[in-house]
Amino acid sequence: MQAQRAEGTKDLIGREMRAWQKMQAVAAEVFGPYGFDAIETPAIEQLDVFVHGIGQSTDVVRKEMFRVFSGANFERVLAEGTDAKLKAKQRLALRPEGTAGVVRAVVENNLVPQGSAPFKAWYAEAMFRGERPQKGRLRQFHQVGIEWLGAPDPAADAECIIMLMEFYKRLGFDLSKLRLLINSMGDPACRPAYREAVRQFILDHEGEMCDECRERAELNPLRAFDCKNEHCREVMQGAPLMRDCLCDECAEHYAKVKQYLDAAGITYVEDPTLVRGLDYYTRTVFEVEAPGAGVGSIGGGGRYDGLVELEGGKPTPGVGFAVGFERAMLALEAFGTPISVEDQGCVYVACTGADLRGEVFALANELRAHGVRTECDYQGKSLKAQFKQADKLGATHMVIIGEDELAAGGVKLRDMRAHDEVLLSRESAVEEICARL
RNA sequence: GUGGGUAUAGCUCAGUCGGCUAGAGCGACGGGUUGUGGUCCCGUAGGUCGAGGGUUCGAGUCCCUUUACCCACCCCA
Repeated sequence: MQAQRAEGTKDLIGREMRAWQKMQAVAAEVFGPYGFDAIETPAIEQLDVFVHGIGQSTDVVRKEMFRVFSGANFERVLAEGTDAKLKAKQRLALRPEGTAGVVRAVVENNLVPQGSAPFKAWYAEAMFRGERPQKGRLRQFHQVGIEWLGAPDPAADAECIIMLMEFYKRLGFDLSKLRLLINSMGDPACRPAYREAVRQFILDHEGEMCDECRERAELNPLRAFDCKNEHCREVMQGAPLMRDCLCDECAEHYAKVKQYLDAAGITYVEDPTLVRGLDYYTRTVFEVEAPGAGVGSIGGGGRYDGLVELEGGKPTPGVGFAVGFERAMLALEAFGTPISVEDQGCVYVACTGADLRGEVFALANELRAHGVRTECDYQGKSLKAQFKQADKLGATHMVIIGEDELAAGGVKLRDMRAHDEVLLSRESAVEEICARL
């Protein structure tokens, strides 16, 4: 049986790896000016970090999280079943999203002490969810995201969205082809009452809704807005909207966010039914869709003012977003503007016979010491074959070492695009080549 | 977790009603007078037909099992 990768995982090779690296480079360039530094948190956390942070009732926690056990603890769980008493540090999970882990790090390292400036960080990491893979959906996928802790100002919400759209633009998106949806989900002052109102609404229309929505009424009533069942959608059209139930503070916050977005010239669509599937969101939520690309949303985020407390820290506001790497790439391709990952050229050093192999070895090493990407033959190919290989490797220049050249005291340099050849003295060859690249 | 589809050369795929030595295009490699790439011409290599079992004189083709991948639902990035 041939070894095979785990279901829903992918190797990042060649162009795909370069695309991922490019996305990280763009992230550093776009988020840097806003004062964001890169951060990396562990891929495994204590299970409770996600359960408390993301929410017990969310699908992500209920059925999509990969649990992690040491071999010994796994044996215990197999033997004793769910009765196995594991300590908190023995109950681990692979991160299904980035926010909870960063917030945990912020709490644990006290990165937002009282009176300090906000903490700002961006990450580019693999996430893990145990779903059935399909287009734009992997079990291990990658996200670039930011987290901004300690900034209650609605300007922070707006700047997050501005950064997000700038990020898409720098990745090569035509922003007019994207749809930015925003909404406010209220806060602990107004959401519970709203949630209750929606719950009551669903119960009042119980007979007309699908089984799932009836379950949602108790578990997570707001999710009923996401139901794909056409009849449920119709019924939900009559449901109360958060926008009409916001408390004064939330209403003002939301209005300010929109004001800032307008001032920055950001195009957005208000979607009063936009409900993000993670419980920690408060007030502003947003999502970016790539209509027609067939990959759903390619990014989203929002404010999570209660999350730091849920992770055991002092009350600290937070806001952030995440962009899916694989989906963003699929969307760029669907729009006919794939991310540009230009191949890097190289210099190919060839020789006319095996007796000159040592000369190639020496020159190649010298060029590499000067930082020049240098290739040569390792298979004993003919000169003609070396030319063909150089072409495939994308060599912009070729150095030919042969009897004739050595007799004339040097090596030949060929510009592969211009088809020009010049004789260089061996002593000045490296310097000359560097100068001509 | 539920449903549908696919699996034949490195890649994309043909392969009829079960029947000769399983094909094509692209790619790879080599050559096109002894030292020069991309185009062109010629040639060469490469296949446990996903795996296991069954029916049959005979299976890439039919049946069963299994694995993987793709797509959709759910949910999400």
